[in-house]
Amino acid sequence: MGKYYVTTPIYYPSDKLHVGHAYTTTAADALARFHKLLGDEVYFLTGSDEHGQKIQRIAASKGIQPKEYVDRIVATFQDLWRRLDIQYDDFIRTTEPRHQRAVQAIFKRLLDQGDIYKSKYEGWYCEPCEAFWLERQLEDGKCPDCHRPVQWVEEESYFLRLSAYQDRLLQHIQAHPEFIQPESRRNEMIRFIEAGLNDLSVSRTTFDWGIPVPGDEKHVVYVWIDALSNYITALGYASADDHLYRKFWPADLHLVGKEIVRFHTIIWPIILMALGLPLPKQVFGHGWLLFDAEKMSKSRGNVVDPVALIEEFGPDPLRYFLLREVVFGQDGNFSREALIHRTNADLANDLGNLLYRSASMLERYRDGRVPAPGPASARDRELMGLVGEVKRETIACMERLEPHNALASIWRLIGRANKYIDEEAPWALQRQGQQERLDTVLYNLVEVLRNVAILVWPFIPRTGQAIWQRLGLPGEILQQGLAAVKWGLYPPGGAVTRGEPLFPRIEEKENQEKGEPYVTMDQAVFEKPAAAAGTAPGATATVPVAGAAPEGAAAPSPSAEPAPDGAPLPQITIDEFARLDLRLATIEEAEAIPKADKLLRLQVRMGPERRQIVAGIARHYRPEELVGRQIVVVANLKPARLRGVESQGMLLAASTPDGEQLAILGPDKPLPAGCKVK
RNA sequence: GGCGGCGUAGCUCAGUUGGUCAGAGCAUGCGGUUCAUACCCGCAGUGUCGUUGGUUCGAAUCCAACCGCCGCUACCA
Repeated sequence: MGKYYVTTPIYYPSDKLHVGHAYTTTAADALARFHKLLGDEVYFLTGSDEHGQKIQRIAASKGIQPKEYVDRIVATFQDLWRRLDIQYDDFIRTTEPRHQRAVQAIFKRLLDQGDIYKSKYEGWYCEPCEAFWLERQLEDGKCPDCHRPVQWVEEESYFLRLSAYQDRLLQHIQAHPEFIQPESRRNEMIRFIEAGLNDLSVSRTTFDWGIPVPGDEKHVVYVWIDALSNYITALGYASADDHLYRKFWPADLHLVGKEIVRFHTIIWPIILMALGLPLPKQVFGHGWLLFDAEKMSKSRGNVVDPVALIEEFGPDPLRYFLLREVVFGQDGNFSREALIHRTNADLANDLGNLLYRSASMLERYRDGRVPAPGPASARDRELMGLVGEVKRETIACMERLEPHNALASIWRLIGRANKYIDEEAPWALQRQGQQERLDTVLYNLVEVLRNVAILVWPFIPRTGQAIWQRLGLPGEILQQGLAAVKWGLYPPGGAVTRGEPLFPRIEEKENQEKGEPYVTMDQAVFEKPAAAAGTAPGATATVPVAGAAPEGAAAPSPSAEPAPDGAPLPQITIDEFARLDLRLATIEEAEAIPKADKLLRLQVRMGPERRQIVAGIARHYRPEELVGRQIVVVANLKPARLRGVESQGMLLAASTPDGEQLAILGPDKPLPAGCKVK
């Protein structure tokens, strides 16, 4: 019996939440509830990360204040959690004064002690290449890539000294194998750190929807310190009342999606080390839910709305599916068919029907009154023993963060009880007048169900409580605790009511669709970190920790680091623009390049000339759909070899900062290939 | 390209340190039962354990190569 502090990421209110968010939060809720049953003092935190340029932009586009916008969206978050029966202890919003004050205190302290320093994001910048270079990397003072002139760029930013803590962090990770889980994520992080950490830009001047940097209000605190620190600011760290902090920190578990493991196992621990605070005991990166693209979306908005699912199926079928179907830590598939199948097979047939048939016999044979049991047979004792065994297994599984296995174990007991009915055949006992044996069997069934109700409650609380009430038991399961999972506690004489089936069977569709390509849902947290991680450009000899600005407002580290998409560039003259030879071209052939997941080889016609161009658009276009299209090509770009394939020019395309969406540019009506673009 | 991992019944996957390890669930087929939501219970499978070579008395389990897939990273004109 101890304390248990579990957190989810704080979600970004740029849009409604999808099933992926519900997955994380449901798992955290199940863990929190389970530890409550264990008798731990539990604190379960979730919340919202509400600052950043993206929010500012969305609000502006709607003509409202950012705060007004996030208030609206966050209300939908909280509504979803209510519908899912998420029992959190606190919901932290980064726009709350309690959080802002604490973040400023944290920032100031790190600044005062030198872990944060003000510097410039500066370097030699090659516009065409959108790349930063170190002095020594330049060739003849020019871009080593394209040999064009570079320019000196600088912008002010605050930096956190990740580099200073790299060794300590590595030692901690190596000394605590449980710190990062699953194992594969841990290994990835170790390798990442070993490659070397760059100091991290932790402020922005390019937008102002954020917490001002104390003493330098041109800057706002960027997402890293703003969002990650919620795990302690919510507990009152650095405030007048920090009793929760003292009681619950360090966290027992930060539950996160695998795409943000890096931020939670590198940046966050280093912030804590710099503050002299203990590190969380464990960061667990669970897998993603993959969606059937075809079923779920017509175009790209493949969002599965959890509210709609809950309205259709109820919270418990969704919770059960999420926790049972997917191996925690690995990716899993979500589909409507699978959800329906799980609900029918496990919930309706096995569990729901067990209650229904048991209650039915009690009503029929004993007027709904639970009789006192007679002497136990060998089979009875086996059933009793299984309760204890399943209880032990369930506890062990939950300690290992394997809710899917915990549920599988509980269902062993349910299955055994169904079989027990068959073996004992109460209807035969009734016919034969074996009343004492019938009493015993009926009592045993009730007793299994009572134990199951408790065991199942952390996962599907509404169902657990419903069974409890059907069995005529008073009070709340929460008050029972796992101590009540023990044979023989049902008081004979109780009144059981059959009622309606717990889970009506859902019509399964005849036409089962084959496995269409699945699309990964981005479990956006902290301003789309998944995309950030994927696109973080590393300078030649450096490895940025999280250099990419998820929302396109990056201030990279002081050394060489390419500019991310969306960063404002210095002005140029019309003459400089005129140096670009942009041409219209017609795609005549297109094919994938082997072993290059993003590259396509295009043969394009530009007037009399035909060229080969390599383009990084394979994730967005199929070769066959490109043939015949007209595109814009930078015709005077120095040729380069990509994956050994020569590219004689560059195709123009627009893409979102996260790289998830990309569109090729072309003329809005056909023109002869080779036309000049200006 | 670098690093890491994975490829086991139709599907999803278990298989510690090599010797009942060839398994579970789902799906399928057959049988039973009637308390029950066409439910529940029983039985039956099928598998060259990715491929090819090694080590060994013996390998799904160790080694090598190859094929395919995935993750991180890089690249992404």
